[in-house]
This record gives sequence, C-alpha cells and structure tokens, in this order.
Amino acid sequence: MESIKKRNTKQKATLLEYLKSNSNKHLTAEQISRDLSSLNVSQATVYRLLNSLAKDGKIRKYHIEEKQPMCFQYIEDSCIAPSHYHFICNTCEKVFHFEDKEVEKLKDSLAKSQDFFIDTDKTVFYGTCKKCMQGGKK
Amino acid sequence: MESIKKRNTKQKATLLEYLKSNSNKHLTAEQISRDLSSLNVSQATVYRLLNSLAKDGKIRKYHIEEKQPMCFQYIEDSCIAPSHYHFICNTCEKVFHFEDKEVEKLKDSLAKSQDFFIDTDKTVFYGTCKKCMQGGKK
DNA sequence: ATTGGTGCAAAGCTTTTGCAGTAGC
DNA sequence: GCTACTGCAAAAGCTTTGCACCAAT
Repeated sequence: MESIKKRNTKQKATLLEYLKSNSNKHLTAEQISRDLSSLNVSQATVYRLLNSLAKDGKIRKYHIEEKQPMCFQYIEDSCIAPSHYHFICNTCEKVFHFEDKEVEKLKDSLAKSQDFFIDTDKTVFYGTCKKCMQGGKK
Repeated sequence: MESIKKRNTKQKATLLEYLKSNSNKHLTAEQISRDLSSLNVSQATVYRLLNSLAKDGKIRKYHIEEKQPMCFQYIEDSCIAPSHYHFICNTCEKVFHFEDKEVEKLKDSLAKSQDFFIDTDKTVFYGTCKKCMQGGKK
C-alpha cells in the first residue's frame, strides 16, 4: 500500500526544523506560514505539508477551544511511551504537562472493556486549571 | 453585568425544541440550519442563537471529528454529569461513544494531585479501535 | 526523464456581520 | 414606542485545489 514514494524537499526540511524548535508551543497554520514565508515556503505548501505530516503521525493536529484555526505541534521522535500528558485550560488556554498513573489505568481499562487503544500522545485533556477556577474570570 | 434583557422569540423556541428532541445526536450548524429552514428560521439566526445559547451554557459546542464544522448538543436541564465520552479512531476516523468508570477516577485524581478540573465533555480520546487494530492500518 | 512537490491565485466552506425591517415587552 | 431580534446578502476567515512550472530521484 505504501507505494507512493515521498521526496525530501527543502520546504519540508525547513518546516520540520521549525516545528522541532518550537515543539513546546502550539502553532496555528497561519502563524507557521507567516514565519516561514521569509524562508521561501508558501502558504499552500505549509498547509499541504502540515496535513501530510499529521497523517503520518509526525505532528499533532488539534483544535484549541473556541478558536477556529487548527493548531499543530511536533511529536518528539524519542517519546514512544510518553511519560507526560497534555492538558489545556479552556479559560486561559495555557498548556500544562502532567503525569498521572490513573491515565495508564484508564488506558488499560478501555483496552479491555471497549477494545479502544488510546494514544495518550494525541489525546489532549480539556478543562479548567486551578488558577482560572479561583480567579473565575470570563 | 447581565443588564441586557433577552426576548423569547419564535425562532429561539423552535431551535430549542429541535435541539431537545435531538439531544442524543451531534448536530452541525449546517444540519440544524437545513432542518429549520422550513420552519422559518434563517441560517444567520441559527448561528447567532447557537452561539448565544452556548455562551449561556444551554448547549454544548465542540469539535468532534477532525473535520471543520462545530457540533452542538443540548444539555439536559437535569443531567449535569453527562454519562458518555468520545473516542475517535485515528485510522478509520469513526467516532465512538463509551462509558467507563475509570474516567471519573482519573478526573478525581487530577483534581486532587494536579488541580486540573477536566471537562470530559470537551476532551476527546484518540487512538485506534479494535477493528483497525486487527485489520492493519491503511 | 519521470513525476511528486511547489507557488500562485482562485475557489470552497463555514461562520460572522451590516443594515433595514420586524416583533417582543 | 423602544430596541433586541431576524433575514438577507455580502464579507470575512481558514483551508483546499487547479494548473503550470520546478526539482528530487
């Protein structure tokens, strides 16, 4: 099935390098495109590459609450069994990293009872962080 | 702050009735608009009402598939704690609904250890379903 | 030399908005 | 009678796509 041979282009290399060095951020396609336009990567190519990489599991593609645009983030090569998970606060939109053994339990439970194999690297938890819960802003 | 007095219009009543009788489904704005067009509710009004109701917490607004359109669902007056969660298979992209007590445990655990209050309505689990796991990926 | 990738601009889709008319209170 | 709400259509915002050219293998 994997008959289509992919080529290594400068644009792809540029994008990957950019994503790797910004792997701690959540970037929109528009943001990425803006930053790469000076490096000779067109907007259309950015979109095409992002979709392609997401399909290959090289980057993560997701929505951050309410806002329309998709966000992308590079997935580290090394972490096959990620030791941490992601949580995004709906209010302040900050991204938190956490570790919790209950996540693994949930994973096992679902594998048994539902036959779902959760990819915790792609799953992002949404909710409210302590600060926003207390501050109680909009 | 709540100084703006809201009016009860026929359009709003029509939409709410429609959403209530379809509270088990995940509806896109486009779908809703299509169904209500014959009942004299315009598309613009549907969008305005959906946003308004979501802001008031009467309905739930979220992205389910990777695809663009937002989905909406009526929030039952009685049930504050929804009983099911969502899981999307990365391979076949189907959406699954499931119930699992471990999710609640995880929620409690994180509330205690991390001070994160997970909104399981908005959190979508990603992974691979049984069928795709067996069938081998595309 | 093949043929996948790229750039450009146009098209596509979903959602929002300006404005004038309408209807709720 | 106010003025929030609605309908219409136009506009906006994000993403995809057709086509001709370019470049990786």
